[in-house]
Amino acid sequence: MDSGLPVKRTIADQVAELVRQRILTGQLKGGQPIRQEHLAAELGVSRIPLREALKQLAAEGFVTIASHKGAVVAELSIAEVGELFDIRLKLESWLLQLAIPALTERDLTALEKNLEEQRRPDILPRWGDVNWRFHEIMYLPANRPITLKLLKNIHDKIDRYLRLEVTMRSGFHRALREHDGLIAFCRSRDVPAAVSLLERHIRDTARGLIASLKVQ
Amino acid sequence: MDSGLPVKRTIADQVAELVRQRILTGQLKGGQPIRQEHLAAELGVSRIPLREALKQLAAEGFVTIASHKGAVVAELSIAEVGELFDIRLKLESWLLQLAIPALTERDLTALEKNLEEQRRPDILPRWGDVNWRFHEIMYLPANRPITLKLLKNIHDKIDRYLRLEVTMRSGFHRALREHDGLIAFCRSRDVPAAVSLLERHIRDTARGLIASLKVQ
DNA sequence: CGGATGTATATTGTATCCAATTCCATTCCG
DNA sequence: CGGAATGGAATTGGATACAATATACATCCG
Repeated sequence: MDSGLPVKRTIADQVAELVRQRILTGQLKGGQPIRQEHLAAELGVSRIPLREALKQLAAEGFVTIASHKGAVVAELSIAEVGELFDIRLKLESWLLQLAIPALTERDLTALEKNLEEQRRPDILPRWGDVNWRFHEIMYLPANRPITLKLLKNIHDKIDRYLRLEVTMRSGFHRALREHDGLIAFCRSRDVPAAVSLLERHIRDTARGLIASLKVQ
Repeated sequence: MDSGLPVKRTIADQVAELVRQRILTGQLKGGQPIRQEHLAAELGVSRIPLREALKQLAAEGFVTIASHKGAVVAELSIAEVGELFDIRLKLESWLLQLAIPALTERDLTALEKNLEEQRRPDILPRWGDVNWRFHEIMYLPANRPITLKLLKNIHDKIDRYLRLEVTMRSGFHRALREHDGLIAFCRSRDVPAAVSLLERHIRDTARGLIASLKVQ
């Protein structure tokens, strides 16, 4: 029930997880340098597991490491954000198409339960997680774990920007409406309509985010 | 001309590159454990950069690290290989579609030059590289660097299995013919035909590889 | 024979030291 | 005065030694 994750986790893994979370939540902002000694002292660990964690995060694309200059929190250009949304578009519409015939009643009620949570007034700080979970529930029956993990990584990279967007306010209710529509099409097993709506959903989100990035 | 790679590379990066190559070329086989002390001594480095390299390779999916048990060269199940081919199918056909209108005469001659190299009798040990380079030249004009890097990673993971397949012999000439046809459709800017052929090309490769994996 | 125990081995983590590189301010010189 | 050279200071990268921890395997005993 723990999704196969190792029970005993090394310090390096815990540090990687923690730093990743700090980046996702904006505690560590893009472009910000990460001082090994300082962060290691703050976390109460030595530099070696921290350096291993940074190597891992670099491979995942959350930080960039320049030799002898250190790690800095990665920043995405507008073009890169757009590209990530394009990848989402291609892979998620494919997963949804595969998943719909395999969706169970349990999945559909889980989606509705998730949607209720999205409507709660204090959702904003947890929006990234809950929103991803919604998409994940839809795609899980497609039984494509590698693709799903890849998409999770992309969502994580994007959500950091989505999180602090003013667009959230305006795009928020639109997202809720589209999620609602997705559930309806999933329930009626209308693959073309669901895929079409999902593609519009992703494109809308991309357009809103990129527009707000450009004005800054 | 060095594609922006850092000139000064750390030992950890060099070790990661070397171990990755050993995995790709089959010098390190799937399931084989990697003993830190032994490998570090063999390479003449300490364990610290080696461990950082392994963390990076783990994040890239080339090894799996189990806590206190060590790193082992990752193995792909048949289902996982199939899934990777599916991702290739979706993303590469999209990139090709974007790239064809932007292909220059220089690109097309580069493709032909690459195809000549594919026809050389001593190509087999370099097939993985040359084959990827062929696809890369086609997709570069699409100007989607993140997607391209992602696909390169997938190619690397797959090529390890392709390399040692008996199918190579039978699938080899088919691949050459399909590459030839792709150049022709690219030259005539026939997007639907090119994409259709590329999809068949990827599906054929997948089918051949998976069939040969199953008999083992 | 089966389970508990102990031991060897490998990984993980810490501490310490040193080398290499980058950054930055100061100095030197035309 | 302006720009190049220089010389620390700070930081990262790497090595070594050692302690802690977990696993695997053999052994012992009831």
